[in-house]
Amino acid sequence: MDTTTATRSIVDALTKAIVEHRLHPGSKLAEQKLADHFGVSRTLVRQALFQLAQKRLIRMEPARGAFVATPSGDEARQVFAVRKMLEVEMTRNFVRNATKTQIQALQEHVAQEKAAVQRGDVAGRTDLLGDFHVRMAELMGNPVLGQILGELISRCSLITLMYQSDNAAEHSAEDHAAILKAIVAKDETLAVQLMEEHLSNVEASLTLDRKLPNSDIAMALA
Amino acid sequence: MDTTTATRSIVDALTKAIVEHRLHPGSKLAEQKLADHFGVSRTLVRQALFQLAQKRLIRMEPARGAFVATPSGDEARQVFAVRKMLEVEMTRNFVRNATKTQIQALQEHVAQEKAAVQRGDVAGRTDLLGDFHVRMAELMGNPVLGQILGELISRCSLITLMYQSDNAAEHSAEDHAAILKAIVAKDETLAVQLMEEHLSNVEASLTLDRKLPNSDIAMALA
DNA sequence: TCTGCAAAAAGTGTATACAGTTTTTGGCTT
DNA sequence: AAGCCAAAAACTGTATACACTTTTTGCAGA
Repeated sequence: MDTTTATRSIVDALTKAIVEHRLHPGSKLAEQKLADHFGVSRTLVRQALFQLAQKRLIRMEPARGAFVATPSGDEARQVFAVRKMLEVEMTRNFVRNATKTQIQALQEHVAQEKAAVQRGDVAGRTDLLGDFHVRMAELMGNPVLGQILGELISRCSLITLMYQSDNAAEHSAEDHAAILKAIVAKDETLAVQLMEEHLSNVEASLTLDRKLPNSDIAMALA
Repeated sequence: MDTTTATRSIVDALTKAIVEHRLHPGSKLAEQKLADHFGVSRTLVRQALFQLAQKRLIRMEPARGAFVATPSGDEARQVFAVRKMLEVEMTRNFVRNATKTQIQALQEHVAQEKAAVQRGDVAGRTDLLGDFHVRMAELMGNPVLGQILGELISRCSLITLMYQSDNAAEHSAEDHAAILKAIVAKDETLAVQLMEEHLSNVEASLTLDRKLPNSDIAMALA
């Protein structure tokens, strides 16, 4: 197996566990325990941990180990500020250049969101709500933008997932639908405005400064 | 020495060598040679290489090793597109919120740029021209933005450094001065427009599709 | 001389060993 | 019973060993 694949699957599994909040912010990630769980040596686990640290999903303290990141309120606001910069312009370009096929793809995505919200599928809903933004970036034919946005969004999810209520999620889905409607109408100004408001809404729905109990690695990854 | 420090210094040394173009795109980075050069084991070198791969400064091919990245023209255009999105908004915010001290800091920076260009200091000039953008991001009190921009810029430099002529460099310094002037005058529209044009200029000055000879690791890092 | 192939050399991918640090444990003192 | 210190356990950080893959080398045949 090539080196990337083994490490990659560990990164993906841990990313998923963190983003889906099965591993709580602050939890210790002991290398040997992870190695045992994945059936590999610490070497590969360490590689994965370093990559996660670079993506800011975990933090590593010298000689003390790796912990799931606990982004501060300040950091969250900074991340949202950057997202606004990127997504406002992305929306603008999208209105100008999107093809019918691309718009249709987004419409299907929003329909899926609605379905997930209505059937109370929390995990799927959260995935889809974040993916909406990544999907737009990808449709624009700019993978560089897509990757950066993807990382910002998973970084955000450490916070939003913690505090986003069902109401907020439902509201997000509606926001997405409204944005899409403006895009279909080729109303650039409105689409951009709605996107900015949407991100502000999400940010505003965050209430920081809570504590959560630690989780058990084996249970979270099972 | 804590783990970060050793690996970090290798990452920094290699980043500098790549960005300053002492290691040419496509060059092989053999682990043992690097380990010998830095006086550490392959373990630490590999950690550093993985981090550089994530920053897209190198690419790693399974079982074949690490090579200095050779970003395509497409990728370059995508990176510039993202930079525009970020830096246009950054400039707007800067005009609105910058303090006198912050503006003064930028003015000093531009003065340094001019000095470097005039005395023909290629390495220093290149450093400063890229730093102008990172500096603005940092002054805005948004380290998240600063880090993302920093990575995009070093990624760009793999290309710009290859093709940016002396004329283009001089032109960049002038662009920076003009942008700053508009900021001082609190002319938001003009500042934003100049920043966008500046980035377009840099992008337009690129002529892709060249080949360069490989370099020797020991010489490049000496 | 050029091509093809096999052996050797070099290099990557993963596991393990070991030194040094941090955390836990358990008993001793107050 | 609570607090503190020392020994033990657990864990991280780095080096090394070894299997497997790729590249190079060198020779045989055309």
